[in-house]
Amino acid sequence: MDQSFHYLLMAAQGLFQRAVMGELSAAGLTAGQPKVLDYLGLHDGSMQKHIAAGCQIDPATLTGLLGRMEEKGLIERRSRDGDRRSLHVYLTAEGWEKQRLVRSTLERLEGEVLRSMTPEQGAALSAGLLQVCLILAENQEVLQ
Amino acid sequence: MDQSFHYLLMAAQGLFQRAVMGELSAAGLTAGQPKVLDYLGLHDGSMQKHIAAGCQIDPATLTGLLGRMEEKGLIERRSRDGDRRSLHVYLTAEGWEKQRLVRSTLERLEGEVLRSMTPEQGAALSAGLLQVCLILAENQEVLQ
DNA sequence: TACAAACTGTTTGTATACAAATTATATGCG
DNA sequence: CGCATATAATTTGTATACAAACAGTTTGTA
Repeated sequence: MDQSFHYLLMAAQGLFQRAVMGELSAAGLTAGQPKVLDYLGLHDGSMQKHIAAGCQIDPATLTGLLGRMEEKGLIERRSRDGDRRSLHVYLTAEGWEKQRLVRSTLERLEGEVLRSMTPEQGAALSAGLLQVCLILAENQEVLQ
Repeated sequence: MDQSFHYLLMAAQGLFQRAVMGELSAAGLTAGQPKVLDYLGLHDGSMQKHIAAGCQIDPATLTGLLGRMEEKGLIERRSRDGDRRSLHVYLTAEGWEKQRLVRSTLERLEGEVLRSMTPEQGAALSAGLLQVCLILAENQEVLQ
């Protein structure tokens, strides 16, 4: 492909994702699980719909993903307050363990990438990506 | 999620992909088809292994994807030279039509994004993404 | 020529991604 | 109160993503 912006974005994200899974699949994690674990590390006890919005996962996808994570003992689903529709998701002890592994792996890989450029370049890259999100989210009412 | 680089990259790519499909699904295209059509627009007659490498699609995934595209009459697979293992992929008339639609959609969306920032910011963003690809490709022997 | 090793594409099985329909529950409004 | 409407999660069906095993072909080398 040429050097079109679309291709660069797709390639960078794909390569990063594969780098992440290259480290985490050995721990038994599958592709969808790291971002949920990372989200729950900051927002333990969230409702499924908030996890879906925060991780940009479709609620229908999240149902199966959380089901597998519950089977493996990484999370628990409990209904909490008066609303019997909603489910709140909590990390188990093993879930917290994996969450720390995910966090440290992400930080290490991000560091590796950012160390390969100047702080100014890194800041410009992050700012540009944020701008892309803001522009496209306008038309899609996403990005909480 | 916080503003971590990993999250920004994932969110930007996801939003862009959804913006693309928001325009192209009405034309009957599914998620994997635009990048293949765009690639073939530049490299008609490529072998499947080159399409897989150029589009960063797993060969096993490409088998099914091209099968569906062939059923819908967008492409043809023919074996060409002496090697009876390889298959070369060609756009049909309808395939070229969809390719033009994909190209114009991508150019319009990229333009929309890039017009929301200064040329310098756009160039810094693209350069940053390329640098991410180069660093991560080293460890993965990808990105032809 | 014989044959091991490499190569191209496919199959199989599991895990997402997502649209559309469904279930159970909650809320607003007359 | 009674009921239409909205909401949270799930189910169903199709389309990727990818690892692992496989089939047919080609190549290098003795």
